[in-house]
Amino acid sequence: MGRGKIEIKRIENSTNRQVTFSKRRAGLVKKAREIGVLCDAEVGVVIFSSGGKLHDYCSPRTSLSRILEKYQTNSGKILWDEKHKILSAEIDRVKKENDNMQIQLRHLKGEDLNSLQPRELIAIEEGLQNGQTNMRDKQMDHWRMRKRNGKMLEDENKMLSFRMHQQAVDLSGGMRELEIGYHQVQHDRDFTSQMPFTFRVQPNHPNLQEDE
Amino acid sequence: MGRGKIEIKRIENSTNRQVTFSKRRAGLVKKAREIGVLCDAEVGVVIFSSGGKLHDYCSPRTSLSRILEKYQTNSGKILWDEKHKILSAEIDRVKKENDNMQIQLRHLKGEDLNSLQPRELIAIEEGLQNGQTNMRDKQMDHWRMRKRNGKMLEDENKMLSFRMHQQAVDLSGGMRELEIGYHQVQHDRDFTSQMPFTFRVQPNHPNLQEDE
DNA sequence: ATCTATTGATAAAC
DNA sequence: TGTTTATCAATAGAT
Repeated sequence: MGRGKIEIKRIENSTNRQVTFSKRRAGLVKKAREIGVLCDAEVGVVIFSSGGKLHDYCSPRTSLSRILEKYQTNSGKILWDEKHKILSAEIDRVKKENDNMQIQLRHLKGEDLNSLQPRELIAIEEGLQNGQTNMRDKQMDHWRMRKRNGKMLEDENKMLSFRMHQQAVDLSGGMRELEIGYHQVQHDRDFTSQMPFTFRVQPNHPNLQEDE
Repeated sequence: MGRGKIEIKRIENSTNRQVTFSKRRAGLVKKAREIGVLCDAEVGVVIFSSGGKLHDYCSPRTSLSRILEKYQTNSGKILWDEKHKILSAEIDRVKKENDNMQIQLRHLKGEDLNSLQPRELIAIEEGLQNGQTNMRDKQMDHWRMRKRNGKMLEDENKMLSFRMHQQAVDLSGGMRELEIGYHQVQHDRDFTSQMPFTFRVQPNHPNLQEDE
């Protein structure tokens, strides 16, 4: 059907092939839709062009997966068994990988060493040594950072104490003047007793946690 | 196309519907085959008649399951039944386990430590320390065993040497008697020269490997 | 994309 | 079902 008869074999001219693909794909889908309507059938069509592009059609009121499920029920489930095998193989592969890693981990933890040759032991030990070196470097980093932070806190603390002290001294001076009228002078009162209670350090308080 | 134009709607007459189904199904499959050949495409078609009977077509050199696998990869749509979901979930689970172990391994090797807290670093370091301890114990075992084996070899060697010596002395005696006729006596011949060549130790031979 | 001459598909009848 | 045939539909090649 067309201006000339054509042989049913691969169209070598790429442009023609592409054009024919589009036209015939539309035709195929139209036919699929028609048979679905006319004959009350369910139809699913999947087409991959030579370029790998996907096209599909499926009757309304259903879905490819439903059709395929029906297919498996009806046809003897060839699709799924194959898919099944592929998935199972994948699982096996990953599990094997898993096992290998588990063995490596156990070796690094110093377990199950009996089956190893001295040469292998040495390799593992080198790995451990290496890891430990890196680990210590990293911990040293942390430690230094912590120390720096600690130093900063200490400085701030000193500064605050100093201010408190001054404030206390000032207050103390004012108090003394006030107390003159009572002929009472507290010589032994330390300046911390002048701080607002909230700011006082309470050593060994049962609920005080060691800093975290 | 036919003796009269028809409307695209369900054919009520059951016989007609059946007949049309057969004809159009054949036509659809033919079209599918043609587009596959002409355009180098992969095609899969699944048809259920209104009676529930299954028909399908798929391009040669492939299979419906392969096409559907490709479909699933390409479209992201999931066509699986329950069993496959389970298998897929299993794959995911194992892969996740895999990833975790990989991370652990990397940590033990001292890689990717930046994301870890000091507390975690300490735990890992303890692990490394532990592993190393076990490792050293094991190596010590090997070393001791090796030493013991060495000792045994040494003992055996001594024993053999002794026997050789005796044999050599015996031979030497015989030789001496033989050599009397020549008035030649080899006073400096050591007993090893009496061993079969194969049994002699060849120190520092270039091709001798340190034992494995 | 659109056109159209031509082939291909198929509805109805047997 | 399979065959026939008159008709309509699909499409190859050109634009």
